[in-house]
Amino acid sequence: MATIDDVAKAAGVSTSTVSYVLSGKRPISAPTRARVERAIEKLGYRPHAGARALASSRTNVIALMAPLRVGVNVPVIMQFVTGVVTRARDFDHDVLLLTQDDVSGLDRVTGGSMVDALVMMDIEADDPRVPLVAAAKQPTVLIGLPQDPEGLSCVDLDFEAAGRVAVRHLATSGHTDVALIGSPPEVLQRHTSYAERLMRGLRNQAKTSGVTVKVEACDSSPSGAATAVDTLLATAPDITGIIVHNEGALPHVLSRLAERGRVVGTDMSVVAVCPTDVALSQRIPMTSIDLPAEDIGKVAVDMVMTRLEGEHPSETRLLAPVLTERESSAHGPAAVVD
Amino acid sequence: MATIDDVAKAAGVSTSTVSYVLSGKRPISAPTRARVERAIEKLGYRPHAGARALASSRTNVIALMAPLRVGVNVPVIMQFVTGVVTRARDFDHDVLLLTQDDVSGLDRVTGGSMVDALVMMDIEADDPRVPLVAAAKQPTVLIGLPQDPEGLSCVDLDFEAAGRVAVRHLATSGHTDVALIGSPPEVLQRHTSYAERLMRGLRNQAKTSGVTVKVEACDSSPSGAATAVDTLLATAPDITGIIVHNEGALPHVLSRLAERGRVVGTDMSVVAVCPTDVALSQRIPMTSIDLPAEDIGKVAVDMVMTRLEGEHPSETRLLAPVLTERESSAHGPAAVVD
DNA sequence: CTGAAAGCGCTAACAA
DNA sequence: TTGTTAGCGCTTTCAG
Repeated sequence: MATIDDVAKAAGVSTSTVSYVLSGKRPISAPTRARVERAIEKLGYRPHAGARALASSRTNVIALMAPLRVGVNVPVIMQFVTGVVTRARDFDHDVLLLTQDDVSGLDRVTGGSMVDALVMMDIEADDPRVPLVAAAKQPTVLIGLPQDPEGLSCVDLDFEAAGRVAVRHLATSGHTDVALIGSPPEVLQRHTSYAERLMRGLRNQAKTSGVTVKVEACDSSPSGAATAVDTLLATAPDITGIIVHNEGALPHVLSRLAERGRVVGTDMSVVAVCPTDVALSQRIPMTSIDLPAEDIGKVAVDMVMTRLEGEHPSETRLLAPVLTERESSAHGPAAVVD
Repeated sequence: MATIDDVAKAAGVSTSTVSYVLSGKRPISAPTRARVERAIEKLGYRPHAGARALASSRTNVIALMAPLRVGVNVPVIMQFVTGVVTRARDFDHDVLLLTQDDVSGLDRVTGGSMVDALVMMDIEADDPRVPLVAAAKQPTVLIGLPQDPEGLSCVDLDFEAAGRVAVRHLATSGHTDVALIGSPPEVLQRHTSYAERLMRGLRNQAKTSGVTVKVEACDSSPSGAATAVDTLLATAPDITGIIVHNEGALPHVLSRLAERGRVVGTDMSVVAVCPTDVALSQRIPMTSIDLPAEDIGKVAVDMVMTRLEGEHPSETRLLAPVLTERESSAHGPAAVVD
């Protein structure tokens, strides 16, 4: 492999000139630049990442800690990942993939200066990783909210607002008894914060709007969904509106409702909280609150890069929920018909 | 951050001794080792990855080039990724995640010595990345087969054998007319090799076994699956056995068959080619040929590490298909009843 | 069994 | 606008 000295020699300049041509950190005359670039081209020169990292304390790599676990919806995770990877490239960074349960990996990559920054997904209320990143010298952005986000940078959909919006939508279109079919029990047990935040918004708005709300956890399997639907229909037969916050279970919930003779969009309104593509690939186009997973991944990278540029202030950014009406929701029993 | 010199000083030894304690590349007396380890512990010392890479030409990172694209089944992809990441950790390596379409990334990470080796997924018949990895100094293992695997290391399920096994299973249990519901059109258009290899095995065995075989590409959506099923039922009404090689479409195929009045496992035998967990999470436990995605990912890492250790010979490893009978397949019309 | 010291290839003062 | 050079923190000969 050619080194920077080879290039310098070939171009008849000093190594620092080559370095500065590459980094743009000081002005270079056009002819010099041209000669250097030609030499680089001719030799197929690539700066050695390790040498660069050693000299500059910059690796141009960010770590992404993503869950490869049960209970989470894999396609949605991948949307986050896609957002992170593509946006990182925009900043000329690559992505080192760590798994959730490899907590020691955090130490390894931060302590060993393998990365410039971190993005962590699937934050739990009392996440063991959070104290570690607080101690690390690399800036970190969490996708999700821990119990106490003090001094941390976080980004997520505003699930609490999403809960409110969903209930308000149903309430204002005349529904008086609604339900939530939520995350799988494992996710709840881990106190993954989005589930809890959604429920909080839901309940508050229910109180405000004067509607009843029943909550069912729901496994993502067909049978789990069937159980949830059956339970709801049995214990709360007056329900005319369902909010589904579980991408994996969504199709099965719709199937079960159909099997039980409920026509979604007519005698049962369903609002999903999920990525738009998921909402659109159901048997009926779903009224949904978008979970902009890829965007959130991108914002996470933007935030982490801002921190790298020197701006210190850690901030929490909650994206406002957007509800789009489609065919799965309609007026409820209490609707005022013109 | 503490450096190796700090540790050496604290332990009252030379830097090389610390280095050798860490690498184990030369014998160290017990007391010396103990002093060094205590110093490391006390200072919270972590070797600097860049410095190490520069001095040793080893990064302890492997690149994983994975598709983040349409047409592929995301959960299955993630099983491969999981296998790669976990096995890499067994070899004390981390994983840098590259995306398929970032072909320049290949150059960047190999030329820049960011990684020790590469694993590439989702290989197409005439994959543009293949010539590049052949030129790279880092060993590479492909998950999948290119047109010409000469001199390359590859690993995959033996899809051709899988095609044969599937047809043979149906033929020997009395089916005379079978069909394949295969990958989405996009995947076929890219000439992703597994799809073509499966079909080859299928057709050969069909000839040998004297059964007819009809092939339908199939979009992974509910409507795509419905169309495929409907087409099959209309154009080849004698079919009593279906092989499904499309994880995304599988549940919808089963739904459509049910809607069309076919009882899977009784008047229609279905054999799936998919990971076992997918086979087991359908409405009926599926007779299936396992796609051991996580294992394949692990084998890929094993192979790449072997190459790193110095053994040169590139090899292609095709895993033998294993068919497990479950409830979705039964005897066909030509079966000999005892 | 241990130390001394020469790089690995780059960046960023400092000098001109 | 360009060149010189001292490190960055580690590995690995070579010596002892």
